[in-house]
Amino acid sequence: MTITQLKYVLAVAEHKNFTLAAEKCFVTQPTLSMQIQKIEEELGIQIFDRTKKPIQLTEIGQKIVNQSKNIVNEADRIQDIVDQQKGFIGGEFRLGIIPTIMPTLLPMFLNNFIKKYPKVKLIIEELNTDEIIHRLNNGHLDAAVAATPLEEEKIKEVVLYFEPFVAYIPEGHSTFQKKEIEIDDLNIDEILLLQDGHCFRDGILNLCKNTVANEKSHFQIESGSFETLIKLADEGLGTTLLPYLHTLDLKENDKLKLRHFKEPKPAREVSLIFPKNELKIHIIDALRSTIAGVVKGAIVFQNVQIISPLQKK
Amino acid sequence: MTITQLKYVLAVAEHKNFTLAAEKCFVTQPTLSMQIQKIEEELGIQIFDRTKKPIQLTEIGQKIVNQSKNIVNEADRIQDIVDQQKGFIGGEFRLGIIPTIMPTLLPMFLNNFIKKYPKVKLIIEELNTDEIIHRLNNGHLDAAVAATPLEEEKIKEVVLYFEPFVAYIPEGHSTFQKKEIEIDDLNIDEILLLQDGHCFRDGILNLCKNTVANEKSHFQIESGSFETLIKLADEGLGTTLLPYLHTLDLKENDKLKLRHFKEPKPAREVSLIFPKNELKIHIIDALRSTIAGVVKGAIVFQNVQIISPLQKK
DNA sequence: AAGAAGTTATAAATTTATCTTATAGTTTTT
DNA sequence: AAAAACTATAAGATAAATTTATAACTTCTT
Repeated sequence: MTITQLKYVLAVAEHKNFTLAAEKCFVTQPTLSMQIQKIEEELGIQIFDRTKKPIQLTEIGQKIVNQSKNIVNEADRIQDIVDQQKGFIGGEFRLGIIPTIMPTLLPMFLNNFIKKYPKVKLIIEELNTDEIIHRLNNGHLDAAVAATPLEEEKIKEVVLYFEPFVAYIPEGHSTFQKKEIEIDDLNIDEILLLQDGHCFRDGILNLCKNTVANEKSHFQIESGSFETLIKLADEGLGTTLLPYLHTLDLKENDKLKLRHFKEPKPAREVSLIFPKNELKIHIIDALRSTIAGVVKGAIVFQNVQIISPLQKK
Repeated sequence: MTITQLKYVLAVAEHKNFTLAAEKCFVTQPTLSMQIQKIEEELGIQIFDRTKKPIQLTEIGQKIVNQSKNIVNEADRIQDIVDQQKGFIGGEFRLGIIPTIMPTLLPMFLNNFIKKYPKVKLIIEELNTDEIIHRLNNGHLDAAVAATPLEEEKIKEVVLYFEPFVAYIPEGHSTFQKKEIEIDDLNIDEILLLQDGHCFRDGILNLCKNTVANEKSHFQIESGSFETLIKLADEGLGTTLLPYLHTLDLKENDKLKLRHFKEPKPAREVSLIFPKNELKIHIIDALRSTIAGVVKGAIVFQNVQIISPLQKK
């Protein structure tokens, strides 16, 4: 059994097609046929069911594939260790970003970063916090941008910036007249929030719990994007809270409905998080400094009050 | 980079000697020299410092070795997966046993087991509970015998038996006259205990905390073996508690000093524990049934009160 | 139903990699 | 200074992986 054979197995399992998988592995199709036969013979089991079209994994084959992913993944880290030693900034780098940060932060730094570090192949995925933690722990992610603190045992956090929340108050709402508002001006029952699993929601829940005595009330409307929330608010269904960076992209008309909080402003802590083994620390450092550079111009607030996503655990 | 090369690296790292390592790998010495040169060249680093005698790992070499252990370990599990599928009962099996169970339980079942399952190569290690949990999680152990419940996320527990504690009361002690005793007859200050890290100690501490209001007192004498404790008790330094199976081996003279507890007897729960992935479930099942078989004859108590090691966490 | 297209398996030849034997070059021991 | 212990190198033998060419089978077209 060789690492090469395992990679062939993974390729066939992924593409369900020997010919295509062979291309992806940069070998010919007979090579795959023979090597996969060989490992099947060595283990004395069938990994693939070739009677089905397209080709299917057998039950035991699925287990072999799962374990092969672990092996190949661990093997790839040897190169990471060497790269770290050499201070090499390059290679694949998998970055996770939570949905409420992705659309605003990514366009701000991506161009800068790929120009400055052309050897790094960034693979960016939008993932929620739970999934990010899971993938950082099992090595399927090298780093992520998320709301902190998380206090995960094996994960290190480096704060990037603090992002204040801004209230979006539709015309006609009782608070619309105020220029600056306070947390107590909002009622938890009327705040429209993102769907469960998004840590931003947890942050807001925490914020509101401090202001509303009555905890038994339930939210009736939850959405997956801020655009929906804004439209719902405009329909008179309530107010909503937006992270500051998101408010920069609003239409001029909508910006009029924004109300900043008085200091200390409620804010979320946004960090770059990564495994404590610090395997790809050079790339992580490059990311951190790039993001810090572009955000410094955008975030100008001081005296903020941190809303922590910790309670979700 | 191949798994074979990594195994060669591990062998040289272990033996600090190419010639010896080659023997252990069943190849000639030039094979090792060449393959290790090859992987060093491929990675562009030196794994070994050959100027030192005996040969030493470089700093980066140590990291490569650590990661290689992970890779080889994960690779070995492929065979485990196949064995499980085939219901094959054989191969290496690493079993951990906590120190307070090892000397009494192991002799009872080991002979039976190796006769019944000659294809299994048992590798048994005496380890404390923390180390056992750690090794089960990282795959360096297939199963273990320990006091439970532990409530570890990735570990499954199957109870083997409940083992009552028996008090060892030296002559002249105020409680010596009683035929059967109660927990309240013992004072925490006079109980001699095993050194820290042994879960048995944690169990007793828990037991005693329930009986002695005064928690500030400290133990002055702690030992690593029951033999020492018994001798110390005989010297009039206090009483001690022994797990039931251990009392079966005492000298007749010492057995006279044993005092069983009234029901419900304080007892510890002893379980076979193993990773939830149940990779070597067939061997684990074989172990469980073998141990259950021999213990059934030795443990005859009912109505026991479980002393949990959970508090140590 | 026949032919075309797409797919996997097999055979033979080629290339590449691994391993062994033999031996040279070190360093350490005595 | 010689012997012993150890690692590296060279050359040849063995084994393995890969490719090209083609066969065998399946599915899709018309």
